[in-house]
Amino acid sequence: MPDDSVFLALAHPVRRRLLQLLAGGPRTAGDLAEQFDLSRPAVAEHLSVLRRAELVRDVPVGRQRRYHLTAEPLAEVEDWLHPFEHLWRARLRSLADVAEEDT
Amino acid sequence: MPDDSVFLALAHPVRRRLLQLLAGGPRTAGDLAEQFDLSRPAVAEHLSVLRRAELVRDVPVGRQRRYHLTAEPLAEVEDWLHPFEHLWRARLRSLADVAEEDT
DNA sequence: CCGACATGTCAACTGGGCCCGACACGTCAG
DNA sequence: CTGACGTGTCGGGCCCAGTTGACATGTCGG
Repeated sequence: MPDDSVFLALAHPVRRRLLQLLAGGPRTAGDLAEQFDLSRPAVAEHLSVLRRAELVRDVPVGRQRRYHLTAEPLAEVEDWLHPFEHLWRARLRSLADVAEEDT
Repeated sequence: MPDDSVFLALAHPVRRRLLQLLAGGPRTAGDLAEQFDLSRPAVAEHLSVLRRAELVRDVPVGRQRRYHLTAEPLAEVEDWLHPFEHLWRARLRSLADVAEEDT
């Protein structure tokens, strides 16, 4: 039973969007908050969840705070996902093969 | 904004475990419920979440109900994950390179 | 046809996630 | 030093997921 916090972090669309934004490079908290029509505290809380999952790292820069993406924990998701991969790939193939079959 | 329900389904350890169990082959509801120390309704609700995400399919067999895994929606998670993959792989490599750097 | 079984579903309670407004802390400009 | 700005955190309210025990539905055995 791995971390659970990573899967939990990915469960909310805002947090997934945050990760996508940070994939393009570091951003400040205010900059991130402006991307959503949410209050600053709300975004701060989402960032806190991401920080707990160690998916982001924050570095104080003057009176701003710069958030960096740390994608390593996502490897855990991929590891979990991997055993299933051949299942849906096999099924997608067989769907083409047995196109005459019913569901 | 893809389905959201898939990520939500994966957010709970019981549901992830259910998927792993079903990866080994179809199982009945009661059989699945016995794997956890949870009430039947609890497991049924988890199964309902999985069904909503179209990750499982249930087929009545006599007075039992057989659950099958349908892994296709997991492809959505992999698709979302893929753009990040090179990030953590690159970082794991560079961690070895800059081992003398601090965090 | 009747009782036992497998399962789904309902009502009610609880917990926690999500959101906001307000406040506190530290930093920069002058 | 003082005031403005960027951020984090706190307190409170709202709502939904999760849990449980009890009940309803449908199926098999005799």
